Amino acid sequence: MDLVQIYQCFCNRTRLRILHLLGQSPLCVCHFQTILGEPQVKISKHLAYLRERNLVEVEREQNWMIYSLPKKRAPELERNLKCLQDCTQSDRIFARDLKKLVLLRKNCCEPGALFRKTQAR
Amino acid sequence: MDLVQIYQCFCNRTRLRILHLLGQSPLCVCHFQTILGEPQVKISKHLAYLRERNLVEVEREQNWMIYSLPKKRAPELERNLKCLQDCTQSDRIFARDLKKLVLLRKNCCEPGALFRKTQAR
DNA sequence: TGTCTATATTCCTTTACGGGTATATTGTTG
DNA sequence: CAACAATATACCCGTAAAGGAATATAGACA
Repeated sequence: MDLVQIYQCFCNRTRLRILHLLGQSPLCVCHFQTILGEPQVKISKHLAYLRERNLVEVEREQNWMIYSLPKKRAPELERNLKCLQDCTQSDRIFARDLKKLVLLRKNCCEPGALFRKTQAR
Repeated sequence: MDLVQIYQCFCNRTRLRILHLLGQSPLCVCHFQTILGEPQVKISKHLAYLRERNLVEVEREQNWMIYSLPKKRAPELERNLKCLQDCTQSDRIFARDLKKLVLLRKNCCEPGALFRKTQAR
């Protein structure tokens, strides 16, 4: 996996927030919308960008598309995802995203496949 | 220091090679030219890009401009520079750059300020 | 002062990105 | 099959990035 490509995926705030959240659990598009507070198109396009570069994987669950970090990750990717998690610890926005994710977990029961597995860190 | 900005600096191969080399020691523009085999304009412009975003510092030594990683680095930057060094271990191009740097160190005596200090890993 | 060396900057062109609006696709359910 | 929900894609626009060619700058030195 190409290092430059990894950083290209990382170099946009929306994508970075998406990847950060995926470090916690797989999520579907509407959850990203809720948590990030960004329009559907924007989310969807960034997810497509990440998908094309193999930074995320998708799985359909009825009407929902569930995005997750790839099950198998190149060492460079793994390292950088870890580094990202470390770097986001102290950041306001990322922390707020995490909080919102926790709330979602509690209050949201659909789609069923969500929050089954936890990955990365 | 903004994470996104760090990744924006990282997301170009030339800049990544520059940062990787600076992990070893400060260097001047002509050395980057030699090691990377890229034209002066290209190197110079990427260095300007990095300089404007505080990813590198410059110091003049007579006719030479000596670039180095900042003496004081934000934790995010420090982490990512470390991660970069880890990720480049296994890569052909980065390894070749390092070899060339070692050769340069042996055969090059100007400018005098070079190779004094070694930083970051 | 003129010349040389090392480096920076300007100008130009092409291409990729980022975001918005509108529309399409796919699966679900009545 | 129609209507709906979730998501994706097409199209458009403005802007930033990347690279090349030519030119400018700044210090060293004769």
